[in-house]
Amino acid sequence: MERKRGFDVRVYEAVRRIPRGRVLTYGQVARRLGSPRAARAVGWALRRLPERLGRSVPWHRVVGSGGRLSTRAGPGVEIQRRLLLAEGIRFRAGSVDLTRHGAHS
DNA sequence: AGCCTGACTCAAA
DNA sequence: CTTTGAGCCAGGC
Repeated sequence: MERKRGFDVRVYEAVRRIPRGRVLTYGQVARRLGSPRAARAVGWALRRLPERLGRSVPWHRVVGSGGRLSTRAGPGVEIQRRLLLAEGIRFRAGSVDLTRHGAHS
C-alpha cells in the first residue's frame, strides 16, 4: 500500500540507484517513477531530504535539464559541484557534460 | 475541495 | 545567452 509520502521514498530509492560517475536530470528521475511530468515534485522531495539519508542518497547526481546545477539549491551548489568533480564528472561551460555522463533512458 | 509553494522544464521573446 | 510565462506534480494547510 502506498502512503502519503510514498513519492518521496520512491525518489530517494531511485536516486540511490544512480551509479557513481553518472548523473540524471530531475525529469529523468520523475520518468523512472512513472510520472514524466513530476520533475518539480522530485526537486521538492530532494529539498526535504533528511540529513540522515544524505549519506546513502547521492543527491548530488541529480541535475537540471541540460546538466545545469539548480541555483535554488543555495550554498549546497558548490558542495554538489565538488562532489561531482570528485567522481570524475566533466563540466562543459558550467554544466555537467550529459553527452558523457547523462543517462540514455 | 481550494489555494500556495517549489533543488523543474520547455517554448518564446 | 538571459528573462518570462505557463504547464505539471505532490504535499501541506
